[in-house]
Amino acid sequence: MRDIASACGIKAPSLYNHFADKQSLYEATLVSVFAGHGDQLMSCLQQPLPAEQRLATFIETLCQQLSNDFVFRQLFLREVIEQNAERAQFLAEQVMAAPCHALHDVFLAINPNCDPHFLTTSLMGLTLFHFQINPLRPLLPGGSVEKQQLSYLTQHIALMIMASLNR
Amino acid sequence: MRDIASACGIKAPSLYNHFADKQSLYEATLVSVFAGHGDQLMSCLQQPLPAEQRLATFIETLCQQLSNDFVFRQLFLREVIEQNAERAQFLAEQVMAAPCHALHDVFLAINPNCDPHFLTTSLMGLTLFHFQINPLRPLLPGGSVEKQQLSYLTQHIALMIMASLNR
DNA sequence: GTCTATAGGCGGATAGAC
DNA sequence: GTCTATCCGCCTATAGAC
Repeated sequence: MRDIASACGIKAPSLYNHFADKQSLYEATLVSVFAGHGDQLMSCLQQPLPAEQRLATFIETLCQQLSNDFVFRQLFLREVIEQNAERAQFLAEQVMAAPCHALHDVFLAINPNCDPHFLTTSLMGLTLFHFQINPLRPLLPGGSVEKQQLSYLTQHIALMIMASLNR
Repeated sequence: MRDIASACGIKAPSLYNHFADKQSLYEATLVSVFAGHGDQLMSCLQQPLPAEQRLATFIETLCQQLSNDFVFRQLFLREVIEQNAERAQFLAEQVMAAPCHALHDVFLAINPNCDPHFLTTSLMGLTLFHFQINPLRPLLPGGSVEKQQLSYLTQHIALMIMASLNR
């Protein structure tokens, strides 16, 4: 709370004029960070383009978001680890449901026999993990600086999803 | 420290007769938990079987480990989030390097033109995430109890890796 | 090796002046 | 709305008896 206040140019007790307690401040941050990204992802899927192209821009946008926004990635993973029942339900129903449904429609448009739920969660896992371990990548066997690049990872994740989707 | 001591049937200060401080205890836990799983994964890859079969049993074993051992999964994800440089280097070089190299050999035996590093990190991301979000799955669109099952997830993750490997 | 007692520090939150 | 001063509880770690 002291660090946050300092970043705002005020003292810690002044924060309590804006938020009831630390939890409220955290939850407001969560909503604020996730809402913007969710809206942007939704708009990718609603453009008047072929399903394959909408999927491609969706994956590209998601990769850009997770690559560029450290806070978004860290908050997302933090919630995945903590497994707080109340916040999990809020995130699933109020934040993720809409983009997930839209993404399912795109998956089914490309291949009506696919498993959209599995593909969606796979895409989340792949993107989150690949960008999160980028700092560790050069230390791992076969890792290199090129394989940290946004363009490289975006392309290979997209190919992996497509390979699974068209199977 | 109090909780850990309590679980051992002693009081918190007594822990300091076994570990220098909290950090040492945590690192010893990390080594203990990861070593066992790493050894088991290595042995999967060293059996006298065709590469495809060794890969299949590796994926199956990894899925079992992450599904059954909550502590292993939580510790793994925690380290991925924290990004502590010193511990990351230790994990990459002392724990993950050997199984990764062995897994690379198997991937290359199946398809010499594949990207073993990308496939390896993809497999880590897929398995970690899929089992971690299992509690959340019924709340997500298209999620159901069947899609939480170890056998279902193992099979679909294996198919996804194979589809990408044989592309 | 384990205990009790306690030091020392940190972090969330409140009181009350301005 | 912001500040200073401060409370209170929790946590790691140590001292020293047994």
